[in-house]
Amino acid sequence: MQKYLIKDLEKCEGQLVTLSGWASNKRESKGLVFIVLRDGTGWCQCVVSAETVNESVFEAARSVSLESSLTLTGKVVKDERQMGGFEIQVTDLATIGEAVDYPIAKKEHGVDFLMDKRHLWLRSQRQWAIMKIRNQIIFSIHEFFQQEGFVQMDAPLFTGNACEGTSNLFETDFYGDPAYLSQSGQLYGEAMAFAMGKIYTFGPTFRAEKSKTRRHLSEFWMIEPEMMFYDIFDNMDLIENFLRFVVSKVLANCEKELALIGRETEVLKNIVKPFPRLTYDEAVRIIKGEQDVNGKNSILTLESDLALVQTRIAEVEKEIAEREEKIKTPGMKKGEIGFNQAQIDKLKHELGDLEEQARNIPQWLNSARNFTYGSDLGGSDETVITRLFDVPIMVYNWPHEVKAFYLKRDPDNNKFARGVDVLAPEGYGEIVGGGERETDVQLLTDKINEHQLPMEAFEWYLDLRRYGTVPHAGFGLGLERLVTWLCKLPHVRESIPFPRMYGRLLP
RNA sequence: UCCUUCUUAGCUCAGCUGGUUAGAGCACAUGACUGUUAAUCAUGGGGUCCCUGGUUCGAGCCCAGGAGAGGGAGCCA
Repeated sequence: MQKYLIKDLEKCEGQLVTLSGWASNKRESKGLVFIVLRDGTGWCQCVVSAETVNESVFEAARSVSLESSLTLTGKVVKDERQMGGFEIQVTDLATIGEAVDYPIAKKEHGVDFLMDKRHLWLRSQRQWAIMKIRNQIIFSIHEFFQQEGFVQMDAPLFTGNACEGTSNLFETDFYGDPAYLSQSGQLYGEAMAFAMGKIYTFGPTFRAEKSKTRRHLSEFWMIEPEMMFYDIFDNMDLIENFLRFVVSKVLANCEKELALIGRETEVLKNIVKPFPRLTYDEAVRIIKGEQDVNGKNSILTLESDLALVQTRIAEVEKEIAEREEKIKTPGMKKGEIGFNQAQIDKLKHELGDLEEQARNIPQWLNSARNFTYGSDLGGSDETVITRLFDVPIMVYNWPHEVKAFYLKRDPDNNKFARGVDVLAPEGYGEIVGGGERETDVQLLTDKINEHQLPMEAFEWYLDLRRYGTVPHAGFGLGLERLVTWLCKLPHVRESIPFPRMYGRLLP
């Protein structure tokens, strides 16, 4: 018999089909077994009735354990109550591989446990949806650059030179010499762009930062376009068009997946609006609360956020106390106790998060109030400023001391470098860093010395300026940060199949 | 590197001021139930209370050191 996929069932109403997959859930009563089958393309409830199948098939259905693989045949019937709108009335069923004691249960788990079981966690609906969205984003990135005439290039992963200092590099042994895992393909991208005009790299990057925060990975995927004859403003135009393109494709093609993870799409639909472009000076004034945005003040907004958190803490504490009291009342049904217990667990988790926020926000307020002009924006500063906007913002013209050596000095004011950071809304912070590149050999040489980088490693890079230099610009986008924001995930670790981060090398 | 919260059954968590034999729900096993959506109900097997040392008549609880995890700062995409 011809094999079918769950995503195609709507075309098969009334037909007899054979499906293969895994049992993601099972419920049973006397003469009925409900198996929720997943096959990678979707989920579908399959009903096995003792009246319509023979005894051995019914016994096989009854003994199916969670995540056992199986093949079944049945009739496709419309049923509005089901996810996908259809169910299968099974006529035949056989187990392929039995799963004994599948560790991920049908309830909430802690992060550490789930990360240890990442290879199995990927099978769950939420993780599946995130990976589908990640796939769409990757595809759309290639689609955009290819249709804009960019040439994709692969930069080396072993490098002898550190482009932004050595402190965050993973050192490896390269035939007896030290080599570093790439932190950025940008310098090589520039060289390639002098040959091709417009290029983009798409590859892994490694940063040995001992960071344990919701936005850091030790291994992540970066997209780095580099364009000849572009200045910083052309660069910002491109970034804006690019992000708009990717977001619109995700909205158009991942409606189901976004709904599955509960991502409301209002903010994503805003992305058609122009992205505000702020200079560093303006951004600092906004962070310090000296300048309002659409009537919103950063400090006041943060203070009211803190007040909201504290109100919510009081509410949650009250509800927990009430439910705990309720459980104690005699004669309560076991099911009702269980329900209340589950609610209490959930509320306690929320309380933990809220208390964490209540600890963090005062620190952020402090950091925003006392922001010293001339320093880089910290993670909390980014959160503070992006909360005031409903679209990504671009901050450009940074004090040259805090930015990389290769950024071009602003010709109108040499205190500034022509770098640009794109900060995502909803508190997600930096997703893109880029800028116009320095073209002057002498200025570059000075900067390399200033950063105490080994000159001999950069001779080839200086050659790009010696032989026909032109204005050019580019940027780097962190794929996982984009996925995390578009899916509104609480942490980057869910945005990549197998995250590598401080303290996490398995599985 | 620093600050902060945490570690009790396979999982998620209770465990009061240090005091008898450490509990619940889920999962698992057996049984009941013909439409369930984390199904429900009954029964019952399951413990190195993270590790090491200390205080005490007595430690899951107190103290010291260590390990691991969550969140944040710095740094970054």
